[in-house]
Amino acid sequence: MDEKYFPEQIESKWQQHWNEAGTFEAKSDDAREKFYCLEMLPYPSGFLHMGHVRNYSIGDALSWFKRLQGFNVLHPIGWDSFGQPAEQAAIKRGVNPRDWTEDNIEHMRGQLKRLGISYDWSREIAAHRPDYYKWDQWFFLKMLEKGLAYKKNSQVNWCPKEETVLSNEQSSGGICWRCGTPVEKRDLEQWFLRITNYAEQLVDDIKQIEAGWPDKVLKRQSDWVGRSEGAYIDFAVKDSDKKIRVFTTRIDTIYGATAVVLSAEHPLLAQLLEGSALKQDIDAFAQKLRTQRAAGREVGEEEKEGLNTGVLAINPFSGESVPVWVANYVLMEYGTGAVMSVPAHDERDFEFAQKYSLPIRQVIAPIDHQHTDAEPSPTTGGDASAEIKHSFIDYGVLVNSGERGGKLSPVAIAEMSAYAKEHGFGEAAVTYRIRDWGVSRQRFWGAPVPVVYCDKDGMVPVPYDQLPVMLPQTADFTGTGESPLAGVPEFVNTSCPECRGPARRDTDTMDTFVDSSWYFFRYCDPRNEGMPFDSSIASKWTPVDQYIGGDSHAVMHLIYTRFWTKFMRDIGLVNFDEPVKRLLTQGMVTNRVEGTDEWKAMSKSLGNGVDPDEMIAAFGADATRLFVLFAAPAENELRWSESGIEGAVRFLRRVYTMVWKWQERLSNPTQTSAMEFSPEARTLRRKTHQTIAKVTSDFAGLHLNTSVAALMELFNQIVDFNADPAKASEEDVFAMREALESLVIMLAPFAPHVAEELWENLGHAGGLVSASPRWPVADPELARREELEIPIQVNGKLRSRVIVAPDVSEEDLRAAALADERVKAQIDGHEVMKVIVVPRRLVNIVIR
RNA sequence: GCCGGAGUGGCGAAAUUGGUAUACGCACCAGACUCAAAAUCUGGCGUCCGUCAAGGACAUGUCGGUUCGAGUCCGACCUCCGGCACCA
Repeated sequence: MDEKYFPEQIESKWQQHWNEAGTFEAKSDDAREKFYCLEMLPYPSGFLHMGHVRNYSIGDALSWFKRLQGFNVLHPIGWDSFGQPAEQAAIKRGVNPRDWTEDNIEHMRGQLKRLGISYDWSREIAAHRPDYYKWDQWFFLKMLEKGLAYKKNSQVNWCPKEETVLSNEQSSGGICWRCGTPVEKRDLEQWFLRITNYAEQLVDDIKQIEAGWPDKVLKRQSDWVGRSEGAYIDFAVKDSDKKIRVFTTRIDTIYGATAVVLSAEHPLLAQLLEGSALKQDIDAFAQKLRTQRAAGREVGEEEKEGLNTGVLAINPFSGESVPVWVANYVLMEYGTGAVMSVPAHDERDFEFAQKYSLPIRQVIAPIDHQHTDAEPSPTTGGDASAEIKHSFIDYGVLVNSGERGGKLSPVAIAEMSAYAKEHGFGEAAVTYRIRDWGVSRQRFWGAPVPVVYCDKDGMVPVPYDQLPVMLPQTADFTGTGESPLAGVPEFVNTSCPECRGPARRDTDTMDTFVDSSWYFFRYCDPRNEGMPFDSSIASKWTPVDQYIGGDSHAVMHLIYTRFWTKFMRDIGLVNFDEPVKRLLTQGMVTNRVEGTDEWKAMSKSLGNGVDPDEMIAAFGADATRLFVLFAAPAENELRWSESGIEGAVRFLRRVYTMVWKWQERLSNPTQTSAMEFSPEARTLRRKTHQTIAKVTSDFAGLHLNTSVAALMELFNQIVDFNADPAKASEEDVFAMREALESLVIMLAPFAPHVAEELWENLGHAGGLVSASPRWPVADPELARREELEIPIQVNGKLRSRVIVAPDVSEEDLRAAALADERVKAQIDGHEVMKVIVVPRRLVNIVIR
């Protein structure tokens, strides 16, 4: 090859080699230990962006590392190819979503290959192809069979821009996850999956993965599930046989309840108001609240508003009658849609009570009296309420609570829940914030819901042997809220599997997050025609050892796939609870927005995007990847820098030239029996082994940036070695070969093409990937053996240094320090109080 | 508002987990090569005092504490960034 580093030549040569040799194809019958490295599969938008490059570079580095260590690595890729952008393209530009998607995949596959990511392309999958979505439908039917899929009419999140329903996860924060449009509420009949059945496991099993997942993701998962312990309590409606069930976590405050408050959507409301003079007012009020919510008004920012219904409810503990109100701050979706209002001990109730002059009665006293002074707490009785500024929400001692006075909150909670159960007006209960997953989408580009509706037999699941329910070639892409499939008569009109009579298909498609909930199991057995995957094959690869992707999916995809895995476990497809052992959430790639000092995520609209193809053309795939991995820790934001990438090329070029200079001498090794290394050669060998140790351990925590820094340090040492290949001794050649070969192997995860080339230049045929381990192993003796320069401090101030052997004992080190002339001068005339010896670190002498 | 995370050179960042703070890279400065520039190579690069030097003082958001010793541990505060946001 060339004396100079020409990335494009080297890269195309090795990409072709890998392709032809099938270097990265994984075999499941391999006896070696497996390693499943997975990156979140891309949506085929048409173009790779730097976020993809970063994601795949991280995964590829780890895959190479494991491969070179002798693992049987599965590193697959596929396409999350159902979803909105394809349909938007169809609406706006009249292209067929299928053609658009296939073209994009074609182009992006080329980009990924030019990046040289070591994928097993033989396992490539795409969600929009019938051989894949057939299994989405299969899973749907399984869920239907197990009672986990159901249809109901409810208020759902609606994205007015994309004209479709969104799940709660996809509309977190009140905006559409894809386009950022504020969501509205709509009443629709929808398919739901009972993720709530798994709520408890989704929280409990966090302990199985907490060692391998970032804390912030686990926290968000746990917050999203929102487990909360409390009790249901029934308040009987006065002069009626009706009961209002409330949920509370603070049953110990129930003697302070001064109202019961219902959500505007509460089903009991209409019945309670039957014949009431206030019915019209209340109806209008409830209607107003519903309208506000439908408009996507931010809950929580509004002032509390309510109306007294005139109905009274009876506190089952105190027997007291309290008014029933309707208010905007009570959510139908959580708990029972009704609360007991305890203004003295709940901030929201307090705010509400102040506005409507409801009595505020203290029933919990702080235990700590100093705390009482610092924080004004509610005083007893209604008359003092004007002075109360805050509710007291902590646990404390019960007061004004009948015979329960004097008990501590936690004790009272347990006793009172038991009491309620005993007397049949309540029980301890756990509620969850998470809602069932709405999966119907009023869109074309997704997997059709495999059910039909027959006038005679009602809703009938499509039999398994009739799957897949094929998506038609095309439809009328109007972009309105109507499902496009409804306008395709050949699709809609079918026959009932039960009675053969005429029937209509469900015209909604499934959420694309269904596709991505189980895709990495399909990679294990991607061409299976009888099952989503063969359990015995999948069990050889799964669970995923390392998953890498953005934290934008911390709630959505990651909670769905955990749910899906638990379901697959329950139907016997997998035999574990958690699909992913370790998760890395990479940071964003940002660039300066032109004309400002702001660094923002690269985007077309801001004009600060960087095209990976241009970078590859200008600097090579290796340098692009090396820079991306070196510039910042993987979890951090990565600020794009063109001069940074130039630095990466510079480094690769220097390594390339160095190998070129030495390759002739190094590729013809001669053996010498007894080596006598020069001090310079010893220094180089020490650095080589220290670097091996450092890089190997850095990989365990995916500290790729410091690995690269270590490789640069090793290279700098090689430069400092400054030997002439023509005149070098056998020892020097040995040290140099050891250093350069180690460097080249360790460079492979970061810059695989040039590493392969240099490995070849060093006289090795057949490429770096082999069935046996190739990653260098550090000699612990060599990595450690060095003379140590130990600082000597007197009273914490650096006074001298002493050079000692690496295995010097603590006593000898102490003696050497005290014998040092400059130290002697310092301690002369003072009493030595203490000598602190930190082996291999320092000596500190404390004098008076 | 609540819950997390983070503050280290001009910049991205290191620091073996309490032991020589600023590794590695970028930018910058100087020198070599060149008619010149680029590229490349060599050296320098926290701040201040010191003629170069030797050396010294101060530096990890602020203020205190523990310790022979603190970027790291503890307390209070400030700032920034994320997440959730009436969840009863």
